[in-house]
Amino acid sequence: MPPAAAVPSPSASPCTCSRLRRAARAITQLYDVALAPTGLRVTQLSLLRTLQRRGPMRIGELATVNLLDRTALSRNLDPLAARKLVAIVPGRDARTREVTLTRQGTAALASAAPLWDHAQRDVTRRIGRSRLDELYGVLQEIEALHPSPAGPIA
Amino acid sequence: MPPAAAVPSPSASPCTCSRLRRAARAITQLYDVALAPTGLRVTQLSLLRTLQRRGPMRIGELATVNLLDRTALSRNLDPLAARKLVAIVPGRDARTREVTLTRQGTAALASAAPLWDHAQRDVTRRIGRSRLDELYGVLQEIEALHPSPAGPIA
DNA sequence: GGAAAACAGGTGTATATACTCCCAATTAGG
DNA sequence: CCTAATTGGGAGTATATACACCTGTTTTCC
Repeated sequence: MPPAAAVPSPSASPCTCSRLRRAARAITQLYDVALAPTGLRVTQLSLLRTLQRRGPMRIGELATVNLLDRTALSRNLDPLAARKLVAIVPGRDARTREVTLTRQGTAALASAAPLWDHAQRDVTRRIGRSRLDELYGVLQEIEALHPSPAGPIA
Repeated sequence: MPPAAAVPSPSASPCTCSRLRRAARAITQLYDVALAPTGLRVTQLSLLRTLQRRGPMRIGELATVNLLDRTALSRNLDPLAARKLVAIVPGRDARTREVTLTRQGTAALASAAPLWDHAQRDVTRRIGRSRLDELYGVLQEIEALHPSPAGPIA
């Protein structure tokens, strides 16, 4: 055999963005595997949780809170609406539509909670609480790099 | 003033994965805006760079190096192949296909380089070199969480 | 040397994400 | 009040990402 069919190591790219994306891919796998029994992805769980924490919201509002493009969010809701985990009803302003967590959505959250918790604990154990806290700080600064109209929140 | 129709702030989710994804979305925007004149996305630039650094590679190899699913990578190559920035030719082993950077690909890299550099400098300036270096350390550990067969590289 | 295992890739499908363009409803200005 | 600007959202399109399943090729191993 020639010197090495060795496992190619991820070449350290100097690009902050690529590194972040790579790490995001990796950790998404971990959470999605953990959540698989619920049929929820971590992205979906995240949306349901926002609704639980903050109550019914308009589409655009939910998008802003999650730093997601409005149209992207709209599409992310499709599978959740299809499974009736959220309901989308017209708001008082005839332009708007309100997203609400349904009873099934709440139930799905409840059943996903321990699985999420397990994954989160696993990550915390393996990375370490303090390093994670540092990480969160930097990530928040990075979010502020988003060229969105929202800008820094006074 | 009533409490606030204020700009909804991104609610701090306790989920490491969601936070990483959010930050990745935000910073991706920054790089993609910077690279827009070249018609390259940061994801595409990243692939071209890997090819430049490491030379022609098989599909699966390029996927592994980038911690990307093989089929995802395969599809990511489509727009690059369509623009003839990469060429995909059969390898010696009749099962394999080799991806190579074309002359146009090299040219595209050259024209994107200063734009990427500007974005990267901007990020470095705003976040700070030392914090970025810390970040890279944690991100690397997070990559190791990937439930891939590659596992830790001895 | 032939059959089973291992390997490299592709296709179908589903979700995630963002941009551009478009429409309807509301609000601002006069 | 009426028009123009603003706002909320949808549809079309393109890329990014992964899984399950399938096909063809090479290796292994007897």
